[in-house]
Amino acid sequence: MNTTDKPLVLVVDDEPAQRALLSYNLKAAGFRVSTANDGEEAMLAIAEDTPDVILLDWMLPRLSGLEACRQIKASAGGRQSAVIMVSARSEEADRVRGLETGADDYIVKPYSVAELIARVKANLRRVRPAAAGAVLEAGDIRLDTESYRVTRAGEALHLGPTEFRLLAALMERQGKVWTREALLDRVWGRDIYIDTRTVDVHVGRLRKALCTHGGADPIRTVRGAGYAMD
Amino acid sequence: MNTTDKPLVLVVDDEPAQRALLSYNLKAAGFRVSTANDGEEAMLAIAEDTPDVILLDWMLPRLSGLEACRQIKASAGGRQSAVIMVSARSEEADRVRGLETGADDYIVKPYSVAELIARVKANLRRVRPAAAGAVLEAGDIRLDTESYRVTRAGEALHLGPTEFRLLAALMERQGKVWTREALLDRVWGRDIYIDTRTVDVHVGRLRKALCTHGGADPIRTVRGAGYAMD
DNA sequence: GGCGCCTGTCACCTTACTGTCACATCCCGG
DNA sequence: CCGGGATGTGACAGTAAGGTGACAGGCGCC
Repeated sequence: MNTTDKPLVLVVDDEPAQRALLSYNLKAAGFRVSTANDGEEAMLAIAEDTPDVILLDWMLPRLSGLEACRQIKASAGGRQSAVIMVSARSEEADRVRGLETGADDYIVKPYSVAELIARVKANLRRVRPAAAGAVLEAGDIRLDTESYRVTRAGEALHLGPTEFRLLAALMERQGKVWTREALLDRVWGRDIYIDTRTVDVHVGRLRKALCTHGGADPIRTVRGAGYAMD
Repeated sequence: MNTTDKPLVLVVDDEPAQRALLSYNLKAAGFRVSTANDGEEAMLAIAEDTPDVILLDWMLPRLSGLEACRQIKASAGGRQSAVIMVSARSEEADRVRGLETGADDYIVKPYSVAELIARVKANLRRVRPAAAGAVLEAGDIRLDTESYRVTRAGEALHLGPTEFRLLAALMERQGKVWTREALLDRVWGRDIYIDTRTVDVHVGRLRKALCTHGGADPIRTVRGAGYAMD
């Protein structure tokens, strides 16, 4: 899963015009976009940087959309992405086959751009709750992923980028314990190799920041396991 | 799938030096390691004790890495392992072919040891999530493996890591009598050398913790056999 | 170039946890 | 009622895990 702030959408379509159109609209909606011509290129793109959402055209050369979907869902990275099949066929049978293959959603041409964006966001929320521009809340702490603002009991807090993403991760799954390794993956990124103790340091900094205006420490340390937010 | 605490990594490489190097580093990182010379030995090793992660060299005698990967993924045990292809070839095409064959990840020589370990851990997390069932219940005791929380009659209890795992083991199979040896295996790990009396001590501590807010002792001592939870 | 902010690492400290021992207690066969 | 093996448990020292201040490098911004 990519860990930058903007969600990444992969567009898989063999028509350049269609790719350009989708790219333009998705970028305008604040997403990063990568493109692929066919199923094989798609697998490459996924290995390169795992997208959050994949828009997959039904009709593809070489590797059909259906088969591409199966492979994506069978791969390590692709399993973490939401796959939306895009098709001109409106038949129910195809829809069923698409979903059976592991597609998460289905959208039929012709569609409005608004509908497309809405679908992407909906799936994004499911796959990566914090990235969809949601406001996360936990107790008296509010974190707005769109405006990058964090408040506690109404008081604004200043966090660095890393602390921000760390807090977002913790709040995304309240109560759940994150191991240091999982946090490194989620906050720092999959291909970054960093000492796990660094997580401790950042948790410490985050704690200090969260308590600047008083209030109890909201982060729970689980000895031998990791950290959790309550 | 093996069930001890230490994950098992199978290294498949025809160069003894390479095997030794990988083994050393993986063991240093806390993994158990088995090795295989080629694809056929790999299949044997998998039948012996299913590894959690398989490091598969691209170039192998007799059975190419690609073909070996296909066979592994087609076998009963191998399907449960994450396969990481290790290759000197950096060509994109190979990467695709590797992933198409069912490899879960791909790493290209030369790679740093840190990267290798990180990859192994990342795949391990995916293959073997901490625990299957999130919440265990027995009587008025609740144990949540995701949030690492234990409550009795609603009251939160504080347990150390070992006590937590011990309780989880007992609750996982209510009524079953665990021998001290089995508990040592399950809670402490397979090849850990510890006095069996230590189990008694921890059971005692666990009992005390479970009864802090009153309530009957839920752990039954079976004289001459071990312990069980009712 | 100077400055300040953010980051990752390290070293040191504190604390909780752990494994073992010694001794008390219990259970059961004889 | 007794002896011996099995279990309960308080004490204790060693250790591993986590908290934290310090520091140097990187980076963007004046």
